Amino acid sequence: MMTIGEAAAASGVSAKMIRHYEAIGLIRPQRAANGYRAYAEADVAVLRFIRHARDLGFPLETVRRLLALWRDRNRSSAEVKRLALDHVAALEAKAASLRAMAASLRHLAEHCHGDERPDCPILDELEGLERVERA
Amino acid sequence: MMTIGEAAAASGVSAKMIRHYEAIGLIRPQRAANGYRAYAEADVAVLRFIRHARDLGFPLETVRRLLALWRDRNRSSAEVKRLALDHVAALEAKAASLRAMAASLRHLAEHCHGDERPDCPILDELEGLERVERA
DNA sequence: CTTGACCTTCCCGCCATGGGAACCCCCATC
DNA sequence: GATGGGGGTTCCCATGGCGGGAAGGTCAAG
Repeated sequence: MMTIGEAAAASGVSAKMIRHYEAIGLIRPQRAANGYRAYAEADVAVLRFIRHARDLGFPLETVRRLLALWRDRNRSSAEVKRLALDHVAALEAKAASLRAMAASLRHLAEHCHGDERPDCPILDELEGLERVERA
Repeated sequence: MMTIGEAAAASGVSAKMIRHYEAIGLIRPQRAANGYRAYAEADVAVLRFIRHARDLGFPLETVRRLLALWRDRNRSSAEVKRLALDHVAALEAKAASLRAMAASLRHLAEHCHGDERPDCPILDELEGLERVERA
């Protein structure tokens, strides 16, 4: 049994977040006589699981479902796969959206002199003049 | 002079957000005798500017600087361009991070049967078994 | 004069995380 | 046995960018 600090060091999850995960019901450590949270190896494994899932960008609500599936020996891998692929789609949609922003902004910036003069197609676009160079 | 609802309709920014932008000092509408906010065309132009900048993913603090540059007739386009290109870099970094997550998760999912059986490399990875198929 | 559509301010929620205050606990050292 | 420091505990606040909603004021049309 370890303290929260030890569990944090062992799992790579900050003590702050470990308490948070407990508050939202992802983990339920025991309590020592002095009131300190007491973590077993299995708890640390859960924390590592959570961290890995977070590293892949899963929202905590999905992490909760993944944890449930992980613990369920009768799970179907199809269900896990569905959660994963849904998340892949969400990630790719978000990435595509960001790349689209980057591309149009980069395009605008390419047409900006970038010198001491005030003329700037970027500001023109933001103002809503619907871009000069499109004409 | 228009009310906040009219300004919202004209600018495409919700009344809620218009008040928020005012609270953080991006816009300063006048007040009518009855206490209602009163927006001129110039205010609506500011709101549209904000919306366009937000559509390109600029954080509000950067929008604030862009607005200042927009209003400054002696601005240098170089400064605008720098803000823009910094933001492009941030967007691309974020997009790359998301795509990396999507790619590794997709890879894991490809090796998941996705049937009624419980075996699942996705869960194995999350557990931290460091992926079987890498061997 | 009521109704309803608008306006006002203020508070709370999301998501995931960090910072910090105020207090308790335990161990080592003097 | 006192003290100090490095834990732990709870609780509140902040981030960013928005939404929901309550409680109340205002105005125009019926």
